[in-house]
Amino acid sequence: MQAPRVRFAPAPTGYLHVGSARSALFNWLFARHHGGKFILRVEDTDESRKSQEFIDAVCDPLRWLGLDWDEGPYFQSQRKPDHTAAIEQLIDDGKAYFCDLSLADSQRLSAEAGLREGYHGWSRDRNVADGDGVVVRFRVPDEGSTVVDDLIRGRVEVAHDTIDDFVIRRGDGSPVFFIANAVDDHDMGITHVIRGEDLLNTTPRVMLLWEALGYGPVPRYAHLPLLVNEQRKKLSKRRDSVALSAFVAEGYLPEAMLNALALLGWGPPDEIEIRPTTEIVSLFSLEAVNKGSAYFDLVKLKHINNAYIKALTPAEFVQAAAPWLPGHYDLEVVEVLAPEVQQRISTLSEAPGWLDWLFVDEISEYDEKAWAKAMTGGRAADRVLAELIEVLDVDPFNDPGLLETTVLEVGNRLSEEIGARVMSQAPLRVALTGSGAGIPLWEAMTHLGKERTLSRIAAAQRRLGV
RNA sequence: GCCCCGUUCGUCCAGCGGCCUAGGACGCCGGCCUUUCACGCCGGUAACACGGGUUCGAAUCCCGUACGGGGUGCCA
Repeated sequence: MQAPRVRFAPAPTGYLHVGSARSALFNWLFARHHGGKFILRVEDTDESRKSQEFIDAVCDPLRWLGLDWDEGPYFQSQRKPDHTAAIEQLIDDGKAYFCDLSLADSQRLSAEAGLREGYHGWSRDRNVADGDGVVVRFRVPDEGSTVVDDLIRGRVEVAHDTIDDFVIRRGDGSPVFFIANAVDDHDMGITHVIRGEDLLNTTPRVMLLWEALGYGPVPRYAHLPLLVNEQRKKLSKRRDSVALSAFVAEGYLPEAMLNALALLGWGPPDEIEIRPTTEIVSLFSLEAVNKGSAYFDLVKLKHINNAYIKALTPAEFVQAAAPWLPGHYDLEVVEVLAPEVQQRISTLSEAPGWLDWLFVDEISEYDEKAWAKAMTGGRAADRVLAELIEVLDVDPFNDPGLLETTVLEVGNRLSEEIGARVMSQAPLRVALTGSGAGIPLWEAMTHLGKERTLSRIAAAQRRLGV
């Protein structure tokens, strides 16, 4: 294949949607796989939003994902003269015409003519003069059909009599995206148009314009299955939390996000799902993309993110998690304990939840269920605490193995004395962390220090009412 | 209404006429490991929407039905 040129052409809506990100990704994968070019083009045809803020809202998430573009961003709004010229060419060639009818006019005419609802070329021969509020419509051929030879869907044929003469220039003179699309794709030498299935219906219109403008062979088209929500509806901003920035903020790793997104609508032939981006690039193929829509499952995303987090070295983890760690945390301690945290979190934002007890002066809140189980309802918890406060008064307080055996011995000794199993770790954990679950204590205790360890046991004794 | 697209375990993916008594992953359930929670390991659960046809043979091809989705005259 000749080096392809593909483009990602988002509307500047002020954020990047996961569905859009997936489209961008598939374009990028295709370009990288074939050694082609990936072009970014912002489709701001209505000229209302092209502030830096809107541009960043699209570019930043793409950069974060690692989807580097080779050209652009181009702005459709800046190409308006070319679009206008194309519209004029079509008018001159008799392939487009002016129309000044309102929707109500059109509906009335359809009703009077006994035709289905829709615009039936009413102004084709009315010789309407151009003017304020007058639109330009494309004259769709009455006969025949247009065939989209889709790389994913195969042959899709749409009869021309189901396509009404559509508007290509608004009443205010601005070009509509169909025409901008055709002109830009042509001028930019786009060879493959890869986008969501929601645009499949508009493709014949763009193809018709392409042909009318004498552009020659159309690009290859590939319409990706839609990403849907639990209700199987197209993901929407209002209903679903879909901004990529939200995933960034929660602490998903870009490689994990990319990996997860690549698995929606596509799967590697060898069934190995979690793998480096370079492998995804080399295995990717548009022909292997499926047709059915996909639900973006957060649970699986978390699993994938956890896998990537676990694969980080401690130093890498600290660096990645730093934005979510309060400033008073000792990052050297975090790095030592990193592996224990990494295996327990699925997003980086969860990291403080496992570490916070290490960096506060005292426990202000205890998990009541854990307290009830280990303390109030724990066997001989009062005696365990009393013994621990004695035996843990050791120097130096820096040997995890020694701390472990020391603590467990307390439980074992009391077990023998009482004749029933006494757990010493459970009360200690609750006393130190306020929780019944957490990372292993021994190493962490050496960083908590003897002083805080003993004072927390004492605090627990007071709370127990001993 | 009309046009277009789709339909394999709850979810994502594999399967592109015989290798399928349908495979992998997530989830879920059970077990092992473990004096916490996890990780890890082992096992289990669960699907070809339905009906015709083509064929020696269909999850794979064709037709229809059902269901779902997308589009539908100045959003992109």
